[in-house]
Amino acid sequence: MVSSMRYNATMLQSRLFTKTRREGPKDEVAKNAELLIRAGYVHKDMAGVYSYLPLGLRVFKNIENIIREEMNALGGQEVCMATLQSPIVWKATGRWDDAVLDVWFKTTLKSGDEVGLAPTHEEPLTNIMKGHIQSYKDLPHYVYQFQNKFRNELRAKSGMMRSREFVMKDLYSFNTDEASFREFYERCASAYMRIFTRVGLGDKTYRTYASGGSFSKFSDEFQTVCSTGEDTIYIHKEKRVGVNKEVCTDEVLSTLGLSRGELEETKAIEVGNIFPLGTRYSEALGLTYKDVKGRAHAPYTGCYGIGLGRLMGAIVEVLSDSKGIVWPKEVAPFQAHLVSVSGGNAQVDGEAKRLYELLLEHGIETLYDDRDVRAGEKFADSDLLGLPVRLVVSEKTMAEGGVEVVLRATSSSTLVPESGIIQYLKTHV
RNA sequence: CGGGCCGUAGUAUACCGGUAGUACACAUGCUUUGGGAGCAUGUUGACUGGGUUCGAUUCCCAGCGGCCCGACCA
Repeated sequence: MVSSMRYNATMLQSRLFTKTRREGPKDEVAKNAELLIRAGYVHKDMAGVYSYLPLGLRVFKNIENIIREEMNALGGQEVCMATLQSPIVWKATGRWDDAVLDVWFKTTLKSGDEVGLAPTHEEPLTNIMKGHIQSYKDLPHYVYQFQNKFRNELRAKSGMMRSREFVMKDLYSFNTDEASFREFYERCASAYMRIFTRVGLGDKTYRTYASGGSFSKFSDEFQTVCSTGEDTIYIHKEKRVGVNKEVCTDEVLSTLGLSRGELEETKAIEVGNIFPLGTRYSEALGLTYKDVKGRAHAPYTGCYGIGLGRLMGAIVEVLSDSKGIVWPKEVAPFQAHLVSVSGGNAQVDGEAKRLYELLLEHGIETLYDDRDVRAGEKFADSDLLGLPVRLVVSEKTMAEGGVEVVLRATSSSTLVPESGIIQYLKTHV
């Protein structure tokens, strides 16, 4: 990946088409949207609709790849389903009706026939699987995708947190029976925690018991503690579990072996949600398999979602500080921000360029601020962009025989000799 | 969907019933160069449609758009 990115213009800040803004957008209160827009990661097209710009896309792809690795490790097979939806399969499950599923965007073909924009994909995938699952020997299967979802929310809000168009990773599981479904469900829950840990939210994210909506008794949400979150949950810090306020009854608590006294109320962001679906969709759409005796059964299914934009927003919401964004290493658009403070001194620029080449040779993804602007502006932009490590080259650092290494998360600063810089980055960052 | 607030330059804002001001950005020049520099010059603006008025960016109405609270939320 690095070699193909090597000559990408987005790595030279002077060539990056996005600019940072000193001030946040008018009317935008949510910190995630304010910082992501100010720093040029995303562009807001309309309420609840965001486009990803070069830096934002790199973050997005990093998050996507983390999720993809974890889904593949579960045995997931990636697909990409259509967003345009025929009403037929949705009518079969009763979900074409706006009274049942009220977030539909619907339109018509030139012929006059109705189509919808997919708000989720249980129906079309179950329909696809009918052509590929006939026997118990064909199970289990775990199929996932990263695909746009369209939801006609009454009110888009909180920046990236509730939008009308967003990419979701949605996985659907097909098992022969409830026991094997359960086993997978738990493995997936563990994978989700690994994902949230890798994106930097592990400490604050709790597997949370929640309502199952219309089709199952319960579901598990993954809630990231955050004062600006929409949900209210009760968490048990030692046990690392939570209960959504919506379902927090005495009965539920005793089932879970929790008591009110040991729980703490907090606001949180729902960064993921996994659902047992039972045989609801397989039955409605006629997906069956034959057991060893030739009898037909509907597979046990589940669905497992993570909204990527919301996750990106949650990372910003939770980890940023007063100066800007603080990206965890695995999701940062670049590992290093090389800043030359040359004031027009060609020697300094030459040194910075050499260091840039050195970093690239060692596979360290670097954004090089080669712009001819003053130090203060570069530092302010660097703080705002939030790359994990900043490398400063200036007359001062050259006189002292090294490179200044500043960690964004802690502001700690160290002068490291250039000969040791690669080693330092590999061990400290 | 109920309620509230708000639409002025690329961005953020001010004033005003009578030629719309400031900051940043942008352009040119000079100075400056480790925390969003200084001086000079220049470019750029009233969401749309009605109404009231001699005159509306300002007041009124409607539409459109944005944010917030609530409701809603596989």
